[in-house]
Amino acid sequence: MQISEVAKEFGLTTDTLRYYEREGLIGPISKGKNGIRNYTEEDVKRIQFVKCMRAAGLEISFLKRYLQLFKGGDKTIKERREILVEQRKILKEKLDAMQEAYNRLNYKIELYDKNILDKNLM
Amino acid sequence: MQISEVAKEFGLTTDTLRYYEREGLIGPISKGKNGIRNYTEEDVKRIQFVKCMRAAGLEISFLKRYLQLFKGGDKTIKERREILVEQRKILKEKLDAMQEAYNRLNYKIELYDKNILDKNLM
DNA sequence: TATTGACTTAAAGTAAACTCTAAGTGATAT
DNA sequence: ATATCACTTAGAGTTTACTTTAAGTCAATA
Repeated sequence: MQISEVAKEFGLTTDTLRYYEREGLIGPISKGKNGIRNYTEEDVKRIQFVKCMRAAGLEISFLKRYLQLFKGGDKTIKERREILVEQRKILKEKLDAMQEAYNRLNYKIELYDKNILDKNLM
Repeated sequence: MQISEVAKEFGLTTDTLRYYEREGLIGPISKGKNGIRNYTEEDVKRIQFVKCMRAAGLEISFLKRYLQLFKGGDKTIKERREILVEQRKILKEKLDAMQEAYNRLNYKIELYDKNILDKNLM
């Protein structure tokens, strides 16, 4: 699979894909004799994972670390699990904060709908 | 209330509070003859709202716009409602993406716990 | 009285995550 | 054969949201 196809599939730019590779979140992607990247099914699955985690706000540095550990083999399993748990905790906290904001926005919109705006409460 | 007290109450720095004011998300905060800010209950409520929305990732530019509209009075009610609905939609999409990532992390951690790691699926 | 601590300003600096630019290669369509 | 298009690289530039710096005021305490 070529870079533009992968980019299209995931709604990323080719710049972003090369950037992720440069940063070590994915790949290195193997290249043909012309130097053009050829993405395997494996690579695509990884990108899907990265896309999902980035969409949730997980940091590049975490994804980079995770791939490094993965490449380190079985001896890194314990640490990999630990950082997953850590990221899950961070994500949970963000989720809760966002749920709170969502509820608040909902409530505010309801007030607008019912025309019961308190002028003192933006 | 002084800036440091407000900062402490919301876990923000005084720098951030002045920055928010400069950007027009809050205030302008009235100042004593010595030039020192004195935050009213009103101001504090606004900061609470801003804090909540920022924690959910809503952009500074939206919060700024919203305050501007609010200051514009009743004739801005329609537009205010519209941008709230728009932000709610954006927030909902992020929430869903985050929930998906959360579920995925959970599943992955389960696999680690059960020692059934597929070496091909980072 | 001197120094400590909280406050003030404008403006420069930083971090994260892209995004764009410039210069170039190589295959294909006219 | 020449132009177009997708690809390549290294490196510079951009955006968002702060954060720090430098220089200064003012009140209170040792």
